Amino acid sequence: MDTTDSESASTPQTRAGAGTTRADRRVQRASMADVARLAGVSSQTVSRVSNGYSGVTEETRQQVLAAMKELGYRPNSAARALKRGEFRTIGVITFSLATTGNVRTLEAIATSAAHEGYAVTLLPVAVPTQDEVRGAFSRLGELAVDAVIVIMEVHLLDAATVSLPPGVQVVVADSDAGDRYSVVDTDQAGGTRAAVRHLLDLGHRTVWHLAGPQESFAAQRRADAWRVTLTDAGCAPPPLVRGDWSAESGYQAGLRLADEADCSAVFAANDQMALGLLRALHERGRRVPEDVSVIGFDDIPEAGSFLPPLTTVHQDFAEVGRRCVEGVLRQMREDGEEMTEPGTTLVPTRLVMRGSTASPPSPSSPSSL
Amino acid sequence: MDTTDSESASTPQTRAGAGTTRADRRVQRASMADVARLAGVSSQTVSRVSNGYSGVTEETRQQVLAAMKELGYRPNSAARALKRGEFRTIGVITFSLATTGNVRTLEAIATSAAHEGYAVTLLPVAVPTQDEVRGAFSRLGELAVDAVIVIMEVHLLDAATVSLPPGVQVVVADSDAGDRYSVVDTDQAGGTRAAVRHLLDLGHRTVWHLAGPQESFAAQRRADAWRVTLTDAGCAPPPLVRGDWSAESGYQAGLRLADEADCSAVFAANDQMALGLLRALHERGRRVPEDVSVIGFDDIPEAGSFLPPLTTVHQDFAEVGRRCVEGVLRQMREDGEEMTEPGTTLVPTRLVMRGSTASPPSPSSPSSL
DNA sequence: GGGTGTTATGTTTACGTAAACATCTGGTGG
DNA sequence: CCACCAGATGTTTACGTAAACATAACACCC
Repeated sequence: MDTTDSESASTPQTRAGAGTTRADRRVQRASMADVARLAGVSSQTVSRVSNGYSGVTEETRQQVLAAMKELGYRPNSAARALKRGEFRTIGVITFSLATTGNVRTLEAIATSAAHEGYAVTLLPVAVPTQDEVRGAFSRLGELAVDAVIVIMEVHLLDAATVSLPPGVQVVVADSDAGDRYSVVDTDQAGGTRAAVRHLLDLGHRTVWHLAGPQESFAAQRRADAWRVTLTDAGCAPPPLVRGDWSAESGYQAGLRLADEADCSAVFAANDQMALGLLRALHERGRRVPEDVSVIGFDDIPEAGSFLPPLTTVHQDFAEVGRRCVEGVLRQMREDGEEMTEPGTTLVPTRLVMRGSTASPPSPSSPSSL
Repeated sequence: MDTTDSESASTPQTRAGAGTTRADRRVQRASMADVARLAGVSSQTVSRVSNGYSGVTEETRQQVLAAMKELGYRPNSAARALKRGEFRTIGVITFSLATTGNVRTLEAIATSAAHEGYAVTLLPVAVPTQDEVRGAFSRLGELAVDAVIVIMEVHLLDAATVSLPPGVQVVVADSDAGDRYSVVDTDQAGGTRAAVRHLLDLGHRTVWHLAGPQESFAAQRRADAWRVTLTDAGCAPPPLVRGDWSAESGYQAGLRLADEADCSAVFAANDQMALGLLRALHERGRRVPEDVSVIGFDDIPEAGSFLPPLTTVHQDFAEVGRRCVEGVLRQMREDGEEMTEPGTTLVPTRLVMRGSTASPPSPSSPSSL
């Protein structure tokens, strides 16, 4: 059925005759010229077929497609990128993939990007020193990337004096803005407010906060929102307790909190710390949720299997990733023309009720049944 | 101090005079020609400086460097890739970043690759259907990638008839071999053996196994090793219980196991399921480790904060990632020449003792103190 | 029946880099 | 003093693709 008279002479060797001292890469891939030769057309026609342009007879098209198939032709993306001036690739720069949030965001970014025909190149920066960031960014400069999404604290970026290569758009996820870049972030304040109010509504006199590390803007904003919500409700915020996001730090903090007699409700800034907290409270004989209510942030997949199952603030990382990609692509299209200014996009959260929160023990309120 | 008489005429516009209908990308990056013009040398000399070749006077070199700096020159990686025939990029194809193992492996791959001057491009395949794999791979075909590392079950690869573009090396992580590709994997059998023996040494009569999903080779191998170890020790393997890696499935399985009177020790195929298992046992009033010992696999960071802290088999994902990169790079260097055949590299594990294992309750053995 | 489109296809050229080859300089030795 | 060499630098060319510009073939209309 094929119209091609295949099996013909032309093997996929470009310019075989010229006695050039070819680098010994034996696996020479077929180029457009090879396909063109086999199909008996010009390479431009192959290009047209390859890019799905109109203006090619169906018959010719079929011949070209057959030739492509026979030679196993794949467009050379380097040449394509060179010609088009774009790589169809988005770079993602991040400190670590150790946190759930970063990973989920990255995954969503990769998926969305793939959906838009973009590849994602990963630029991990192991140690969050300024120099490392500089390194990653200068590497990005010569990297095949049209845009960059940054998942990390932007003040480290600000500190790094590396200018991104011009023409590369940047969107920052999960961090403070800076007025220089667009930001997509979870609605930290909203989520925090929901969590704290939930505890107050249950009758708790006040809510303690197990915060994330000082350097983290997310932690900062959660702590701020916690304080504001309490103040607005007329409650005095107890002293802040800090962890470093890890379960172990939550455990350490929990040992201290367990000794606070008036501590009946704790809002942990993430689920891992909440896990450690649960362990500490358990060890100290304080029952959750009967004696102490605990609420987390993130809603990691395991949260429902904690002892007890953790009430927590669900973050929609997938949405964050999606909007990041959307953001950079939009910026790329707009390019120079009156740049939409760097606003911040907030992705809403949702409070997930599970078993770690309840009304406080009797003395304070025998209210709810 | 600079030898350059900067501020001169040449703005970074390539071939400004030629009235070509330039695509309106205003952010024209400086090319070698621009640098050459400013430095008053040929572009070839710029190339030599850029690549650190010898045969350039120190004086000339400094001039070129100054010009580069002034123009903010960055080599165009597309052109470079086109010329050199390699992208210095490794593609990573994976189903999901939902599991700790994949993520940690990926992270290590990215780090190692960066260390070797390679970038990492992410190719996530959301749904593990055959078609999806085919999609990812055909995309990879035209992607700017010199090698591919696959983190997934290879039988799906085998099933997919997509031939990778020739010249692309493949290493498979965390999966079954196939004799076609090199494999780097955790020593599943060794880890399992250590775990099961540990429980037997504690005096347990036998060990139950909460296995991972059937499709997973890792799960399969852990289950196999579990069975063999028991048999070798003269124990009758109890019926296999299956989960799907998730904590929730571990919980479900745990509810069933809690009712098995003679179940005093469980080896869970990963930590998440162990977590669910712990919850189920707790709910059913079976104390861990007093009544039932539980051991996991992976050693996720949270494992130490479970209730009780989980004894588990530590996997060195970082090492797996490192060896994957090492593997593809080695293959690339060897290229055609007598290809080292696809062997399997095993990364050793380590048993981490924590609080979830102990000697069985009195009736069976009053042995250890 | 010769303009005038319109459509299918071929030819030229440029993208930015770097290998291969050419040239040019200054020095060395017979 | 010139042939010769080595090192520094310039010139040409090719990598594979696709835009821009030909050209060729054919249909249509007055």
